Amino acid sequence: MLPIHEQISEALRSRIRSGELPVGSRLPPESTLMEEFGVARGTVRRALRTLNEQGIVQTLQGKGTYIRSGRPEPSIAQTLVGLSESLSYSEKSLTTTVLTQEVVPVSAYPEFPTSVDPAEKLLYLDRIRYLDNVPVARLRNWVRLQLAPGIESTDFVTTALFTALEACVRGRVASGRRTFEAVLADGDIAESLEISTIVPLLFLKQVTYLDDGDVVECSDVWMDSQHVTVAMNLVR
Amino acid sequence: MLPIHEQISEALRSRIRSGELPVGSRLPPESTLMEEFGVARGTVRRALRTLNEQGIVQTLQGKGTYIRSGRPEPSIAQTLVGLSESLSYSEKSLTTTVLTQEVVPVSAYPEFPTSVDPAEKLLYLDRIRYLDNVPVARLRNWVRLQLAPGIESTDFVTTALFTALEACVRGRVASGRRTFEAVLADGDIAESLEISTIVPLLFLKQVTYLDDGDVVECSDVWMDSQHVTVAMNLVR
DNA sequence: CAGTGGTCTAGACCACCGG
DNA sequence: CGGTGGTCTAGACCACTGC
Repeated sequence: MLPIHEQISEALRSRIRSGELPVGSRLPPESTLMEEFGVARGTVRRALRTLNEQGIVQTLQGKGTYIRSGRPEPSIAQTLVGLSESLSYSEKSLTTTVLTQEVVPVSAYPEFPTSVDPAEKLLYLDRIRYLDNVPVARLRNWVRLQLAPGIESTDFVTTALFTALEACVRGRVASGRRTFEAVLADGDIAESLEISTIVPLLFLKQVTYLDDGDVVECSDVWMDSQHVTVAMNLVR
Repeated sequence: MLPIHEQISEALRSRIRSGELPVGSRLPPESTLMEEFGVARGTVRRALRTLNEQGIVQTLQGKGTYIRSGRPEPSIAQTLVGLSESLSYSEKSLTTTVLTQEVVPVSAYPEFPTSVDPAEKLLYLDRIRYLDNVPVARLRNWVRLQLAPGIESTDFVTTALFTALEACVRGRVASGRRTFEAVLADGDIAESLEISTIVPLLFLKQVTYLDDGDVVECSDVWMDSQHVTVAMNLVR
């Protein structure tokens, strides 16, 4: 049983998908939606907030709520997905090499959030991603085995980390936080991406949370922005 | 006169910045904040929603609202805001130097989307942004004067481009698309940011759209990621 | 169990938009 | 001006958390 506001936002999404509410047109005003769904205004507004956050509609004060045009292009930076999930929208072939896959103590990754018991074990993954056999990204991941038991025996050549995570984790993979920096490659990274150490790289640092707020995974990713573009769609 | 919920979120941000509410600690429960600020619960929740969206706190059902780790980084990447709008959440002072402000033909910026009449005029802006007098970003913007008449006479030392845009534009500033790359600074950029040409920079390219889909502005921004971090919050 | 946030109601007043 | 969304109140009940 979903909350009422989610049922309403899904009902409206469905009408938009079907074309019953065409792109560019105005949604019924909140007062009408209140009557139609038999709810209070706050509930209608909660549903419209979701659609605004998803970029499906746009609400303008004094005017109304309008259906936005077109599907936004896939972008790495919008929702929490793994790198392979976002790269797979391109037409190029995606392959992975696993350099290291081993169980290590939490202390092996000093930046892991301090709230974690130092006696816990992590799965450490070190991989290279190729697009059409050109190396484009070096990925290092640390996963808490306590929260994703069994993930250490996954074959990461054929399975994406995110897929494995969602299969092994008890709760739900819910949110994340990414930061971007520009860095120069050190020798090891440069060699694996087949570039020189004076090529600037996009460096992405990520922390992934379960729905209860527990940190389940940390990543360091270096990307060659000559080959991989980080793009995002924004709404006002 | 700001809405009450914004005053509350700013008050809480200020307490977090000052260290009165330390990182990792729990905010007072909503009931306490209601009493303290003398408002209804909905208003407190509206303020906390803003802080969650900005990545400053994280709210967990049944547990409370917690202050997230790390300095409150400008979350430049979540919604469409100008650079100053995102940087102004940090505790540092933000200043701007205008290097160039002039009206140029569309042909001056060859990358401007092709749909624009080449006879149109653009406002060309070239600026440097400082945080606590340290140069952190170099910004070049091209704005279609036809869509934002009068913007060319704005004083951009005191006014942010986004503020001026929203004041001059007929429609609404509605959406945008940003891409990130890592680049090395060329001589001019390096000099303005007081760095050497082998320091890697985050290079942000942006196109801004009005609600009717017209391109109103293009930007090229170089940021020194040693001083400005691009952070974003993601949901599954 | 008490405390917390998530949802929902039924009102109110205001600011903005268009004709 | 009427219609729209933005803000705000004062309640209510529920689900989840931790003890």
